[in-house]
Amino acid sequence: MTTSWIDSFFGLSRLPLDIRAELGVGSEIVSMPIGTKVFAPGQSNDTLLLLLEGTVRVQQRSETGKEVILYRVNAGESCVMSTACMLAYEDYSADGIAETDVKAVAIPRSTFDGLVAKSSVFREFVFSAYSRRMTDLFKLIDDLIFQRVDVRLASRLLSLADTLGEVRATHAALATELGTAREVISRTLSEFQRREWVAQSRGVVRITQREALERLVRSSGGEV
Amino acid sequence: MTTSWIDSFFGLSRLPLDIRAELGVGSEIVSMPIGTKVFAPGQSNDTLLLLLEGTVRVQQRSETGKEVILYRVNAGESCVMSTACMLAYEDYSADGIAETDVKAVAIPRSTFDGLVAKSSVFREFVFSAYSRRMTDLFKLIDDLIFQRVDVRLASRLLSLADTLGEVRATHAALATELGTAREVISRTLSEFQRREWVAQSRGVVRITQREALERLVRSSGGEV
DNA sequence: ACCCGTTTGGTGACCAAGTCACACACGCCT
DNA sequence: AGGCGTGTGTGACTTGGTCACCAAACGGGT
Repeated sequence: MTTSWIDSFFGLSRLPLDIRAELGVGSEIVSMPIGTKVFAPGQSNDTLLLLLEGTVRVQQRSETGKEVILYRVNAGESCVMSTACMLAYEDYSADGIAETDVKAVAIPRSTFDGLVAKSSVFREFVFSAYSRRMTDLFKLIDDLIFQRVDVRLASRLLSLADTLGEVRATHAALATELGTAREVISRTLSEFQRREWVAQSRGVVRITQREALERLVRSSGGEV
Repeated sequence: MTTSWIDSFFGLSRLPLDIRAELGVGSEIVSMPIGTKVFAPGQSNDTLLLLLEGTVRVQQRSETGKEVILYRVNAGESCVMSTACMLAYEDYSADGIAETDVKAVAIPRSTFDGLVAKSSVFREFVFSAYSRRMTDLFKLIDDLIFQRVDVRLASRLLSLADTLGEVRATHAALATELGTAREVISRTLSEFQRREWVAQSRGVVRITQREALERLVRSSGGEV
């Protein structure tokens, strides 16, 4: 079957056979190169995307040109923002960008609507994706208000690090990750470096004492 | 008909007759006194609420006991957070509290599910409510990161003021509104008072120069 | 009316974070 | 080598958040 991808999605594995068939026929697998705008304020996108490979970064740009990263959509997750895009509710400033090359299942509006109508499993999948994003946003708001930037930076470094403990990002990029200023990142990283928790070189932060960073994060009630 | 409330909801007025009937039969009008917990982290609420009268405040409490107001649900709107509650996705810390006496339509899960399956109008209503809340949260995040507190306070005062230009709220309550500290509100209001934009008395802020506050808000790219 | 506990608001000192205006360092290109 | 563009470091300053108080206003009791 062409619908073998369905089992990549936790909430969809329980779909009955007829629905699986409908989903397989009514959808399409698409590939997008890194940097593609998956959805954007103006552009009305008429498909729901289920990510098979890669990640999509959802960020918000403000009038002043500054931006924050709201959350990331990873393989196995769906990009429900684009369904909200379908409804084109008001103007929101969030846009989605392919952070890597991306392979995804595109479900056009008509198929989506039919599946929501017919399948309770699919409904649950969609609604739980929505609440997932909601809780992500709640978490972000909580962090923005209550967490210190050193803790947030430590946490983000840990989650961005590759298997070697390296994070390939400029200070400016990290500032955008956290919605803060580049200078703040520079100063905080200098302090981390002074304590020998990380080593820096142009465009790269290498974690040298993962333990210490984890301790910092945990000490302020965070996970990871 | 007992379903005359349906037309209070913008997105539902186009519902076909049979669906209206099903909605009327399968739902219930409930009243809750001020202060009622409409939904809360632990408590699994199995109904979707459509507000007929009053407002529900949705706020988030953090481990440290501090809290922020995420958004308000007003008459004519639906409280989709509680549908997310239905799915009990992970633990989120947001809870909803009746800010006034509230009259609402309670739609139990089974009715909700049936309507989503049968009616595309109802589906659109639900999804657009979700994206409405999403955009509210986006706006909040934007404000938290990019707006000064004096601007945010001015804006909030304007939207909380009654017809006489009075805001009945303590400094601590206003701090919670904006996710900042009481002292910051006190200082900012003192400054507003010094400029004779507002007058203060215990538990009340009276706007004396609405114009000036509006100018401040607009000068920083805000509306209202 | 008076007392007393609670709520609300005010203040100063201090720390954390964001802003502004630079200067400097590293690659890379011709 | 000289000249970009991009990435990083720094000091001075403003804004916002925290802490530790105090004082004034209020709300019952008796």
